[in-house]
Amino acid sequence: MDDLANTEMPIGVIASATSTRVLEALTQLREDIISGVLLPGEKLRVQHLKSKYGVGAATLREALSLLVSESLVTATSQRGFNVAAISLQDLKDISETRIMLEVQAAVESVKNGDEDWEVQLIGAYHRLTKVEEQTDDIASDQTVLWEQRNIEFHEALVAACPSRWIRQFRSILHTHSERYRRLSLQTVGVSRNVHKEHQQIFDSAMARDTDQLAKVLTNHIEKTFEVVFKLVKDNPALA
Amino acid sequence: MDDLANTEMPIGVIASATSTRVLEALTQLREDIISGVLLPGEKLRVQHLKSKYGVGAATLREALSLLVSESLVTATSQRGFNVAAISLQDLKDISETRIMLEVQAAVESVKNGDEDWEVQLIGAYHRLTKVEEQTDDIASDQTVLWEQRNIEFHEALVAACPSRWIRQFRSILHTHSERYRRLSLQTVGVSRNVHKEHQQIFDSAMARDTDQLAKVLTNHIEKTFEVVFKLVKDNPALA
DNA sequence: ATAAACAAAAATATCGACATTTTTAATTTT
DNA sequence: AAAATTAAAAATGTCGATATTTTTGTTTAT
Repeated sequence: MDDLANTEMPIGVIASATSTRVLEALTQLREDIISGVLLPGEKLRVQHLKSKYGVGAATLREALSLLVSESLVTATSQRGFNVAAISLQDLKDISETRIMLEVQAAVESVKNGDEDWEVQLIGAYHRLTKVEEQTDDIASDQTVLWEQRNIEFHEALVAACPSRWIRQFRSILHTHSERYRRLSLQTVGVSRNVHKEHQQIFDSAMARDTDQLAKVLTNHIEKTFEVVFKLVKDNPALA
Repeated sequence: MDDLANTEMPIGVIASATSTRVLEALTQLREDIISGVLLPGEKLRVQHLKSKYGVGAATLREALSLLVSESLVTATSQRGFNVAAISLQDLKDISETRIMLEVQAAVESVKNGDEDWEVQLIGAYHRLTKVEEQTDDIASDQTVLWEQRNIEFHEALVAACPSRWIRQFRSILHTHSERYRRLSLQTVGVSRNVHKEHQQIFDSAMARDTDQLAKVLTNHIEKTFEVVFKLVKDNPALA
């Protein structure tokens, strides 16, 4: 009973080798919600969507029900499903709560991370850097790659955090943060130099400097918040 | 845009006036999981349970899928559903994370709570006190009432916390905490004097003494942890 | 003009039946 | 005896059809 790290038992839906219709619909729906194809607050009509995603009603309902776990969908008894709504308050809430959880997760991860964690983090950072150094094509399909690798980097950073619950909650908030970012950038293609921030995070994590890590990570999330907040606020389409 | 409190839009499943079969099954399943009728880690066979809960397969699957939101059930593609497993690490993790979230939520709630919040809290405390003062019947059905009112008290305490996400995560962890407590007490009927702790929490909240509140609330959660941890550890049925 | 009552339309919720996959058990092979 | 193979059983995953409820639009009354 020495080590009480809570690493096993992932929460939520777990994929398997062969895909199921539920999982296919779930994955598509998630992407469509995060990308804004399905708009915030929008009613998710089962009858309509089942033909769009090519599944039966029960299957679609199950996929939607599973998305409630990630708070991307709300289910209201007898009134069906809706895409999770957005608001400026919610964005602020997400950012602040993210700082609390993500800083905690990163610090604990640094404190507990072993050599394998270091290697994984270096790999993730390297892959992210490769994309971020190509500032050429802004609206190219590099964006999709960047999004993937950005998630993987942040995931690798907190991977050694012994608290499964903090990791889980952090992950949900990160996804929502991403949604806001992607919704806000649908028209404009803004790009502050995020790479410098990622570099600072990586450096202080590798140096095991938790105070510095907390500082730059907080700054990173706050900066993201400020940019996205302005964009959401000034975007009439996101009312 | 002065007040950015994130109070609207509850996450998860919302009930309505007339009940649905899904919601009925969901409620029963939740209670059966928390009470230990359905054991931790147990496989939830749809074919078997659908007759037990008197619903169709699709309905039961939907109920189970919705319980994934609360992390009471896990869904594994092509391998069905399981009751969330338990472990000593998990219990420790829950308690520690609960302290972080519950203290934060309570402190923010105290800082933001208005008169109506005070009134609600006083009411919840009063109702809880009435049950806690009757130390006579231990194994009576007062237990069910206490459990309800204990939840309501803690809920009332954090009700004015402006962060919807912290409230949501806190609530999930509280439910899991309750499950461990109830599982551990299935044989023995232990009862430390919890009322004193609740009184301290209530008093410091009403006095708006956030430092004291953080202290006694932390103590409350830690004490609960210690008691339950020992019981779970020494209970062979919970291996 | 506003509100209430009602009918038609749409959408949700639900079930039973069936195809596919996984698990279990028995059999054969090394 | 242990491992691999295969067959039977069980369970998951899926769809289409239908009952129930909510929503929408129209008519009627205040």
